Amino acid sequence: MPTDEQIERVRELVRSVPEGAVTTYGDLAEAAHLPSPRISAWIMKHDSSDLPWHRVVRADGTPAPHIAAKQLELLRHEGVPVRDGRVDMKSARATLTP
DNA sequence: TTTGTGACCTGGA
DNA sequence: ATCCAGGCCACAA
Repeated sequence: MPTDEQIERVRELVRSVPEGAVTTYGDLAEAAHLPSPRISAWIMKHDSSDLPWHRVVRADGTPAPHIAAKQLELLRHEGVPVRDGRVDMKSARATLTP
């Protein structure tokens, strides 16, 4: 289990992603000093209901399949460049500032 | 204890 | 562009 600090750190980072931008599980893991992107995913799954969870996508810009539909709609709604079911990471990827 | 399964990522073919 | 293998780590059975 990730430590409470790690969890809070990731939650803070997600909160810091501005509207119209996105981040990735890998970026979160790096910024929060987690040992693996899977931990970011674990945290998002269990403790993200009160966060802008839709701003977290995979490294290739595709959202996790089970939430893809809703997520893409939310992202489009806030002006994120979505083309053919994937986010244009080159322009939408947020810079995570510790 | 071991094994399989995931909101994952990278590098090589 | 796509596919696969290997690494990763927490958890449930």
